[in-house]
Amino acid sequence: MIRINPNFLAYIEILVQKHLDYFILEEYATREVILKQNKHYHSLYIIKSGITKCYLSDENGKDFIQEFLGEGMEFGELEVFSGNLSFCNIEAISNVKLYKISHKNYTSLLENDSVFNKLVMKSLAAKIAYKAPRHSFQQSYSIEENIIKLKKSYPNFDKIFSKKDIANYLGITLRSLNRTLNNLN
Amino acid sequence: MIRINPNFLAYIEILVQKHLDYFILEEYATREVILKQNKHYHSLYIIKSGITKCYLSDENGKDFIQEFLGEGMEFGELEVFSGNLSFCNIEAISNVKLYKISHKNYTSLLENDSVFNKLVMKSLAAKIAYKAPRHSFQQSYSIEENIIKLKKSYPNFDKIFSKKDIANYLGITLRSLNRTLNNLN
DNA sequence: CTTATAAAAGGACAATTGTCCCAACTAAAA
DNA sequence: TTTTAGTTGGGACAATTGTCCTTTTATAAG
Repeated sequence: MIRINPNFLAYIEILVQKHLDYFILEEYATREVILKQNKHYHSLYIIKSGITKCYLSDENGKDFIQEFLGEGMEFGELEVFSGNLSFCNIEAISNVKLYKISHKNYTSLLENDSVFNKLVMKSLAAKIAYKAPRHSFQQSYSIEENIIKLKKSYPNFDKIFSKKDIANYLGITLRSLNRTLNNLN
Repeated sequence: MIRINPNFLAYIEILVQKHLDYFILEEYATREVILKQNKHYHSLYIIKSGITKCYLSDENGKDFIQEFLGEGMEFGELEVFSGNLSFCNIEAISNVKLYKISHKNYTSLLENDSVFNKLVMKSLAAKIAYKAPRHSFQQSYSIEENIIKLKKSYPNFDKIFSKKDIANYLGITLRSLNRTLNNLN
């Protein structure tokens, strides 16, 4: 549910020392929006600490949460490769510390630091490998089965996240979430 | 619906000439299974021509189709980065020609050919950027809206694919697909 | 030509999930 | 303190989707 990548963060911390002018440490408070959908950015972020949610908003105002991102997760990097606009919103759901790096410097690291290059490949591959089974399971199983699965990996998920966020993560309505949680007691 | 990556294929064709011992051209007939879920492989593939489906099977025998893959799409590459078992099945749904390359030679190209490296990055990023909105839309909208959307990008999708495949792509039952197609006439 | 087997289509009913409400509670703002 | 907005919880009903079954047609195999 909360994605992390400690190996990547560890290497970023090394790079921060090595390239003092590449990274800027920023801090955001709960509920602050860090990236907006359909905008053009020139930097991307790596999470040092805290949790964000990555979600897509549609024209009807519905949000769908892709991932909760924790330490070592990067976001905004896809736009470096695609050249397109950002396709999701990123919002802090706790106090968050981030390393910010420009597309330019990121590209330079990719080209000149093979360790970094490999770690980024891994992080992209991991995002795909995570999304595929999740999509499959969410689509094929009932709400009840999905919640049972959530509970197994995050026994107290309903304490960390708001009900609305959990519903948006599962792609269901708040009403359905409540009903199912009731049936499970 | 059918993912393609002509740029990648074009460069692969160049590499095929350059590294004569790296790539093996293989051919598969409709319905042949090329990769199986949860197995350990030492090679991966790039599609030269034809279409495959990439799907996850669950313990109840349900299949969920992740993507239909056309020319220039690679599969089996995630295992190079993760070191894990394959997590989906790949099956030909037309006659298919593939370039097969070992993990070892693939890694060597990644390390020594920066053009190739960049193209692989792009292909990984594109997979993520495709999956995210699809998951979001499928989860948040009705079957009817999903089928209308399909029809827009693939007006004759019901001629190319079997009804069962379309249902498995949308994560719905065959019955629901038929019913909705009827209502739409 | 027969016989399996798979694909397509849809009826009838049950289960799941969403929509539209209203009410209680909390926390922050005036 | 009062007010406002956000979060939680759930009743009642409607709409959507799935399950189970049967029939027909097409396709491949013997």
